[in-house]
Amino acid sequence: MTIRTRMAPSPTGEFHIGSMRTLMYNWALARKLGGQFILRIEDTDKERYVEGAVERMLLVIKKYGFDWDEGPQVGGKYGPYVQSERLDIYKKYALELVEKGKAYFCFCAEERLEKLREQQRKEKKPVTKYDRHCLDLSKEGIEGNLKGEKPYVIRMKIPDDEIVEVADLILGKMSFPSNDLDDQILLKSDGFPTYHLGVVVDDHLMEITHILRGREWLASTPKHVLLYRAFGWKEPVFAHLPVLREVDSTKKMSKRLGDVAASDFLKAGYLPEALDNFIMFLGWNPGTEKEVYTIDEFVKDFSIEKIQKSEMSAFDRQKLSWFNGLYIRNTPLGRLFEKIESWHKEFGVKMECGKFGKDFDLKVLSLVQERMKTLSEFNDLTSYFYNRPIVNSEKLASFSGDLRKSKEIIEKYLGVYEHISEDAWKKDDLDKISHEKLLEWGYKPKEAFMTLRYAVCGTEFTPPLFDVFNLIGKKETIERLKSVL
RNA sequence: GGCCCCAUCGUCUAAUGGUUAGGACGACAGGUUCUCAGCCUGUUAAUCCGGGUUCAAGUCCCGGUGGGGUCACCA
Repeated sequence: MTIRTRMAPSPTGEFHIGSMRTLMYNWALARKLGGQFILRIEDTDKERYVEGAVERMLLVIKKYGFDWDEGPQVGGKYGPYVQSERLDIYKKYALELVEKGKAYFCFCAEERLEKLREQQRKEKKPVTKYDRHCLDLSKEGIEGNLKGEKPYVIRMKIPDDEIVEVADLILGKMSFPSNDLDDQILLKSDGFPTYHLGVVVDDHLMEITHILRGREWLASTPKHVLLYRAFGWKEPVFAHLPVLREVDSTKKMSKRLGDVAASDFLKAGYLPEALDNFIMFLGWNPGTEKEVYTIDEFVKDFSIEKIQKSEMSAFDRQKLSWFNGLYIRNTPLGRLFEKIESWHKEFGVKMECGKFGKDFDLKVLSLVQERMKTLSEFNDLTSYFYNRPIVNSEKLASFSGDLRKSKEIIEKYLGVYEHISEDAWKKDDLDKISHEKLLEWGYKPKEAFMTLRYAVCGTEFTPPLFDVFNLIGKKETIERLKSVL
């Protein structure tokens, strides 16, 4: 038997970074075991449908480096892979269950159900459940209602007094009393299936063998198990993954605390490789001290046994930032520059570089590479290489203590630098002579060099000073120093 | 509230019943004789509580406590 896994997102918004983690695990399991990974779109909620969400979802999944063997755009023999195109299938199976006495028509209006729940809550009932008002309708009654085109749903008939055993690969065996389960609606009055019917039918029809999904689905797993049994189908293997949480919160990740959509992180300038490396550890680890992983290495080392049992996994943005810096530093200069260029192009941000040629840009990048945490920082970190900075005299004075002294420092160095030949305008030479003069004039290294740095760059944070001077060139360096005076 | 699940440094986590409870991020300190970043070195800091079982418990059992998930014609 070959392994078949799937990811089944809903186009109700942007694809969440946590969903990407879940997708990654499903994908990796299929890749590792030589099976297939299927992508299925669960668009059964017409109310919450977001225009264009499917296309954006597929795109971002690809950008993170994943593909699918069957699903939208690639097809497959179990299609269609979009639930809204499979409505007749769900209806057929729902009716089959009615036929078998495992489900029933319900004509209750939503207002009645709402009242019922309210009443049950008031009575402090342990669970709110449908009261099976329509369970024993006569055949004639049902037919009359259907003929009169009264809206209906099809409900699952949960068996009484049963203990439903659920085997989870991560959590082990669990049992749920069936009496706590509601007679779940399977087919909605608009003819669409609910999630519960949709997944079970499709996972069966598409021959899914392993279901790795978020922990929030654990509580509805007994319903799914019951459905498999009602149909007489073989159950897949379940594994419920930790959900993602903010570091400072015990609650699920939320937009209010930062980015949550997979695409947001790309936009913020994170590399897919770094993101993948980061999210693979959200609920899994190899049990060794290795933590820098390529996707291929992950596929090799991934196993369900190593997935954590804990409920939640914290999304540590600081660690993500560290990973990203690491990947940026490890990317060869030329490739990194390409990535920076395509990031700017993709997100419509103008690059300030380019006017002095590609060689110059690469030299600039080599100086700031290890300072970059995200691709989006490139402009900010390098603007003074391309444009004259704005120099604030109060700030300029701050490094030596007073403005006159700062100007004196600049004048003196200007006098020295003007006499250095273009040939000798090299990092080491500049460094040597600048230090010699420092001793001669009796300045502290910090006051002199910070003054020069700020005068030329307009910022106090730069790569080593003489690397910068060397790259900017004699003429421009001197002109900048003069203009400050 | 019912049901179900979980519990190790601030964070992510490792540890066939036997280790000085390990690593990484963060923070802090020192070094790299100009800043920032990077790099190197070091420091900090954890088994929720209470009972058992055992020669031996982070690990097994029971009970608390805490946290979470879920109880829709949403997924």
